[in-house]
Formats: sequence, structure tokens, C-alpha cells
Amino acid sequence: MQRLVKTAIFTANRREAEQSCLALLQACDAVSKLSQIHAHVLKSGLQNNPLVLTKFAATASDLKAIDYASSFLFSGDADTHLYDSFLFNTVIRAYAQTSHEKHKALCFYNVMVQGSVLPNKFTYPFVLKACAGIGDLNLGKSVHGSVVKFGFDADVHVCNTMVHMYCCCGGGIEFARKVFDEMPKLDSVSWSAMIGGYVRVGGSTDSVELFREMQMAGVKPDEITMVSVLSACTDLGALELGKWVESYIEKEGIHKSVELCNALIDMFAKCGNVDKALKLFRNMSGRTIVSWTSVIDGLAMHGRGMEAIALAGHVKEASEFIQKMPIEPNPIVMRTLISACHAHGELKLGESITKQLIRSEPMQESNYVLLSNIYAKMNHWDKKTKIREAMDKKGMKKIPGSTMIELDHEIYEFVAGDKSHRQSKEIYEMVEEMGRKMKKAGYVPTTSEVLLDINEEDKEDALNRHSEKLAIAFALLNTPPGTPIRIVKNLRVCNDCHSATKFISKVYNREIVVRDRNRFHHFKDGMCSCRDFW
DNA sequence: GCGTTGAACG
Repeated sequence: MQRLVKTAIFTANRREAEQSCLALLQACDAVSKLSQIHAHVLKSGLQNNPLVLTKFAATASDLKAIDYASSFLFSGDADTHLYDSFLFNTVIRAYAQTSHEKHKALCFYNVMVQGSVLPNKFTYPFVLKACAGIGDLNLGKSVHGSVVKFGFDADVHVCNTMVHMYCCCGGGIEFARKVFDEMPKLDSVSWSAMIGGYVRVGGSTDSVELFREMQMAGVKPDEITMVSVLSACTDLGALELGKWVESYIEKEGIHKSVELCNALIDMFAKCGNVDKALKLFRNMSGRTIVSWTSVIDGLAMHGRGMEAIALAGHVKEASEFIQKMPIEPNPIVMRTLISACHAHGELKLGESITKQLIRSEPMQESNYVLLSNIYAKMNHWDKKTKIREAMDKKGMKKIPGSTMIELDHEIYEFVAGDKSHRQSKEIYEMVEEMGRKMKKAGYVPTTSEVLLDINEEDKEDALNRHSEKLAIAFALLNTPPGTPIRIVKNLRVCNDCHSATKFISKVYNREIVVRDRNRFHHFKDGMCSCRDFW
């Protein structure tokens, strides 16, 4: 190392100095070393050498280091027009690949274009990736314009990233499809991007359909395609298709990457075969945080959906998993485990995990809501009140549940116990009528989920005032018989509303589509597409 | 004068 530094600084031979600098940077792995090497670069007089600068930017592995490298490269006295596209590409790539700094990638792209450095075909995949992360459709469209202007719209890599970019922008899926349809040649990446894009926007049926087209087109899917197809299966609850995908993977000898194993675990868990998911999980090597979350999430869901099978042992198992986890458990895993505890009555365990979670995320309001709900279920009303008081003190509020419905191009929003609507009286009469008809059909209100200290009759009343039921009553009143009803809920749909909606779909012969915070529920003829796992 | 790429799972 010392020898390299010496050569870099004192050699008269420029080529040798350059090689030493590159070797130094090759060996550099920390931000502190990067600043030392920066000093060497300055001493050796190579601070304008494009090769060294590019290596300097490429060496920056974490965010801090990238910031450091880019601030050095593009500091006030830097002559931007001396730099080449390669250097900009390296910086843009570094930012496009880090999760929270996509806008910086675009900043440097702008610096590049304004400094008259021409982008090349390697530039746009990075820029488009950054756009995808930002998810702004208009931004994406303008970059698309530049791609066309510079004539890179014939490059298959650029187009693939463009498809992906449009898929990541709200309302961009049609644009993605247009780019996809106009591509002269499609490779497995193009198909994967489009198939994955449909899954992303909730179009799992289209996704599976496109996968079939891909096979007919004779393009061989790879492990990334299969991950997307499996996500579609998961979303659709299509266990049979999922099993077919698994056997296809075996038959075709597709590489089982960690991500693919995770997708299989997730699919089996959410499509109803939790034992298979557990088996895959146990057999896999190199588990990541996603593997753990998938399997724990799967166990939690089954607790909810299949209380009869008495899985309460799995919660303890999940808790042991977390303790044994080689990776620091993240809040998502913790919250999932807490919901599982809640569903299984493992309240003591839930309480201790939630407290731990609050210590690590004191300002996350949902953690307090979790703890407060656990206390309610334990009948510790005094402790529950204390939590609420603590939240008020910190200026936090529980987000109120609300349901939206679109009718004749107008959007109506209902909150629990809403009386603001002009048809309020009719709506509550309708809710009463719905209740009577549903009970005749066998509906039993799930009062155990009402976390208030009141008697059973009042609990039933509280359930009747839930925003979903009000919105559905409103839709039943104002749309002709047989029209499908579409509603959007900001939080997760509650157990009772889920069960009630199944009955309503049967009794009133309506197809009801509910989008909640997590997923879509398609209710038809007394059944829900989620098969009660959600 | 010398180097870079695309798509994925909770």
C-alpha cells in the first residue's frame, strides 16, 4: 500500500502514477480511506485524470462515500466540460442504485447535459432507473423524450429499463405496454419487466396472461421472470398455478436464487400451504430478511384464517425464529409477529415485543396502536388509556379509518359513524336492513375485535357504524341491482367487515371489490378472492 | 487511452 502511494505521488512516469492510483482505489473499501486517497490523488496531480476520477467515483460504495466522491469531482473549480460521459455514468449509477438518493442521480444527469457532455447508451438505463425510483410519470415522459432525441430508443437495454420505469410510475402501465409493444426485439428482460410491472399495479391476471404469451413467443423465462409470475400467483391466491410454476422451475433447471426461494415461500404461505412454505424455508441457505418476513407473515396469516386448526404453537416458533435470526430484526418483522401474537392470544409475548419495538421507533404511531389494542384485548383498560394519553402528549393521533367510493364521477368518503352525508338517514336504515338480511343468512358479528370497553350489544352497534358498511349501504341505495361495487379503504379491512361483505355479496347478489391498505378483495357469491388470508 | 449495462422477493 505504502509503495503504491509512493509511486502515485513521486513517480515521474504519468502512466505508472495512474496505475498506482487505480490500484489504490481498487483496494479502498471505506470512506475514511477514500479521503486519504483523495489526498494522494491531489498530491500526484492526477485530479483531472478521467480514468482516476471515474475509478474514484466507482470506488464509493456507500452513500456517504458517494456524496464525498461526487462533491470532490464536481466542486466549484471543476471544469465540467472536461469530463467524459463515462465519469457521469459512474456517478449517476452510484446514486441510482442507492435507495433514497434517486434525485441526486437526476441532478448529475442535468449537470451532464447542461455541461454539454453527451449521454451515451449506458447513461439512460441508470437515469431511467432513478426515474423509476422516484415514480413521477411526467419526469419519466420527459426522459423518454430525451431518449428519443438522442436516438437511443432502438437500444434494447434502454427500452427494457424504460418499460420498467413506466411500470413504476403511477398511471404509467399503458405507456410501458406501448414501449413494450413497439420494441422490435424482446428478450427475457423485456418480458420480465412487463410481467413484473403488471403484478406491481395489481394486474396479476394480465401478468399471468403475458407469461403465457412469452412462452408462446419461445422466449425462455429465467429466475427473475419466475419471481414475478409467483408474485402474481400469490396475489391471485392461485395455489395450483403456483405449484405448476414450482415444477416448471425444477423441470427447466432454473436457478433457485434467494429471491426465487423467497417468492416460493411467500406464494405457498399466502396460497394456503404453510407447511410447504416452512419446509422450503428450513431447507434454504442464505436466508435474508425477506425470507424471515415471508415465513413469519405466512404463519401470522394462517393464524387469522384458520383459527380452527389451532396453530397458536407457530407463534412461539416464529418468535424463536426471530431470536435466532442472524440479521437484526427489522420493524416489519416485529410488527408482523405482533399481529400474530394478537391473533393467537399470545398477549404477554406481544406486549413485550411491542415495548421493544417502541424503544427502537418511538415516533411510529402504529406501534402505540398495536400496544393499545393488545391491552384492550387483555382487558387492561387502564393501561390502554395510559398509552392513549402518552400518544396525545407526543402529539400523535391514530389515523381514522375511512372508505371511499366513486359514484357518477364523484368521490364520497365515509368515516366511522359518519352522519355528514345528505342521505345519512337512508344509509343507516340500509345498514339495519343489511344486518337483518345477513343474520338470516347466517352472519354472526365478530364482536371480539371491537376493542372498546362496552357491552356486546353496543359492540355490535360500533361494528355497524364502520365506514365500509356505510359506503356499501350508500352504493346499494344508489346503484341499480347487479352493478359491481368498488370501494377503497385506507387501512386494512377489519375481520367483521370482511365477513359481512361476503354475506352482502351473496344476499344482494353484488360483486364487491375492496381495495385495502394491503391488497384487493374480490367478493362474489359469499366468497372472497383472498380466501380469508389477508 | 481505459473503464460501465437492464428486470425480482416481505
